[in-house]
Amino acid sequence: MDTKEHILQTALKLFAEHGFATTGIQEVTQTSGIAKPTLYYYFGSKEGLLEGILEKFFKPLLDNLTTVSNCPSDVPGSLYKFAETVFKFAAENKDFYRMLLSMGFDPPQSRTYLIIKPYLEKEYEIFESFFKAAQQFHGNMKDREKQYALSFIGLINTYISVQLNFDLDIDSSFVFRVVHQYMYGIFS
Amino acid sequence: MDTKEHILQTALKLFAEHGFATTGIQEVTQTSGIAKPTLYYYFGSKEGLLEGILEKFFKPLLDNLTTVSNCPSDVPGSLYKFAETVFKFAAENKDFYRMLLSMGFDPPQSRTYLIIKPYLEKEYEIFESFFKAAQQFHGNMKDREKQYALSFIGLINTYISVQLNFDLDIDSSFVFRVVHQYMYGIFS
DNA sequence: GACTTTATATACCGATAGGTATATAAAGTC
DNA sequence: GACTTTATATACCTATCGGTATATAAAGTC
Repeated sequence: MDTKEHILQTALKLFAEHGFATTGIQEVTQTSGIAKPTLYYYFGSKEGLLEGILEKFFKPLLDNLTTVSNCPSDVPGSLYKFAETVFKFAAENKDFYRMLLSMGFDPPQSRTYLIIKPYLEKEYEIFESFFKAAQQFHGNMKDREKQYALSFIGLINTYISVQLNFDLDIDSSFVFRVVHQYMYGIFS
Repeated sequence: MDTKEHILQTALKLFAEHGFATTGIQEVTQTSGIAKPTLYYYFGSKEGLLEGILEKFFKPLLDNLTTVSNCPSDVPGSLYKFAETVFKFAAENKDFYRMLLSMGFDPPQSRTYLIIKPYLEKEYEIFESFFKAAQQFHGNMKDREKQYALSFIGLINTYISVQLNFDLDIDSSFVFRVVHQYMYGIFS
């Protein structure tokens, strides 16, 4: 049994269920069945534990999104793949995504937000670059890459939030509808 | 000087800046320049303080949204008024809206989420009823009132979140663009 | 003027927060 | 086999948490 990994998974579950701030280190160690210094041996601090979680989960998602982003000539296809990637990731890592959504709306000055900020910015950059590159193939997007990147991430996270809270699952037709709504609005 | 109101405002500011869980009652009373039992005299508990804040700020917003919702024959006009109402409210109550956004993504089982949940549900219902009523005037919406209500609120909150964090201000053309994007997508 | 209600302060409570000093057992290294 | 590194446990630290018992001063009520 990999103790470090076990602690990390236990902590993630508790953070997702009760929130980072309201989950004590004591609760993590007790639930993990280990002693407190063991946790501090591996992660150094409560924030170090959070960084360990982010490093493990967020990096792979960013890598996948980067891969998808390299085809700006096909906007509809790429958006569909983006959405599919994130929906799938969220479904496979529910605890992590729940924690992520929660922290993504923490006060901008809070310690927790400062820790996830670089990851969120990287995610945003991937989408912004994509929409910027897409403009050379899609004339009528008018320098609105910032607006489109933000609202696309926002729309996806809105739907994921609902899915997580009501334990729905997604199929490909759902992903299609979301992307379709994003591209063509509600009147089509 | 209204002591109760003064405590409430101070607490709201601290909750918005540092988060509810990470703001201590001690910090609230110290910043307010009052003693702890005074706070407990007015609000009973930390959660009571939160309820006081919600009661004061969220109710008026819901009232305004209800008023706007009574014209389902004019979808574009109504959506514009909805968006304008929420954007304006957020701009006038930045601390409250920051706190609201943050708590709206707290873990669904957490104490804080359970406290704001009824308010968020009421807000959602207003939009859902609107889209449902709008269908008798707007044929091609296909029983998707849930989807539309969710994504409309989500889109607006996405933009508000950015505005709050980067201290942008909104003008009517911005509101128009957001609603336009929602109705007709990004390709128009 | 006696009595009640409203509002505020001093001083304290047990529980828990995040974190550590110290010891030690096991495992790898020479 | 001596030595170092890795990994874990006991017991403890100080600070702060949310909350309260008690006292009292002012203001309204009769």
